[in-house]
Amino acid sequence: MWPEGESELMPELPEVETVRRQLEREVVGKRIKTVEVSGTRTVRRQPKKQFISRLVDTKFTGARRQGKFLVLGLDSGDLLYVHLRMSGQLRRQAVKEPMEKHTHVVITFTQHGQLRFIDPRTFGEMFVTNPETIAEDAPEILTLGIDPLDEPISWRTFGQLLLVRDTKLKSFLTDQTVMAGIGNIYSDEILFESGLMYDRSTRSLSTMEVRRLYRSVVEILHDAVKHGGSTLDDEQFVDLHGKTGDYASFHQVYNREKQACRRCRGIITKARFSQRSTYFCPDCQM
DNA sequence: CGATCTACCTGATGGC
DNA sequence: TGCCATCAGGTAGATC
Repeated sequence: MWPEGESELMPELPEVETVRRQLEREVVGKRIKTVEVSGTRTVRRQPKKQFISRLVDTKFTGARRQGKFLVLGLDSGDLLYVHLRMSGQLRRQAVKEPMEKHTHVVITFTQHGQLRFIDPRTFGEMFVTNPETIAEDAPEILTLGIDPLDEPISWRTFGQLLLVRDTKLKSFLTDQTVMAGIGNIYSDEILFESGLMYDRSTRSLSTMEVRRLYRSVVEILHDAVKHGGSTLDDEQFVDLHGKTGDYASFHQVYNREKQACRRCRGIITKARFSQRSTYFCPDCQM
């Protein structure tokens, strides 16, 4: 019998990249006719009216990703930033489809439907900025670290990053100013894959361990993207079309407390680290 | 500099 | 059955 599923959501790089690829196909080239915003949480960095007026009558020109941020280019030169945080979803839906509960932003195109932002916990956000004002509008964008999938680096460069910080490996992996895109799920999976404990010091790694850690970062994220990201038991993460991702079935440790390690048959253990759940195999990781 | 804690928020779940 | 407490976690900001 499987243990009860805990509620998990949290889009990280693979889930955001999954949505980005779909936005490229489904949204780029479309012109915005109207924008509706409800509540005060999703659009909170700028007045709603400004957010809306900068979107209406523009056309989407591209879909990029910076860490966990989605960046939709507009033909006005502005950029629409979206962060899904814990429970945000972007959905492409027909005008006639019923509004789901917690739909906070609805972008209606001149033709063919709507792009909707749904977010029960309202941690997610959207804002419109541009390259000239981004430093004041969203300073955290400028401090994002390298994107481990978009900007491959050598393991030696990765080793330099490890030495710059004096912290524990899990804190290092989830620090968005070092590498952008890794959160609680994928840091645990990466650490298992590389055979390293989450609380090892960044400065304690041997050359071989540095290489193994970097290889695992790239490999795990790449595989997760290939499988459309992770959807856990409560099916919180869905893509632009409402479909779940497959990658959770490949998880080696995350959400597998008290289950057998798939590598050594030891027992997966759950610990508390930085106020968060951390899963690891005490026999495979050191 | 790093570590730790809190706030933000809803929904699911467990105990009584 | 219902009520309350707890937990889930990305990130900013405060504090040590």
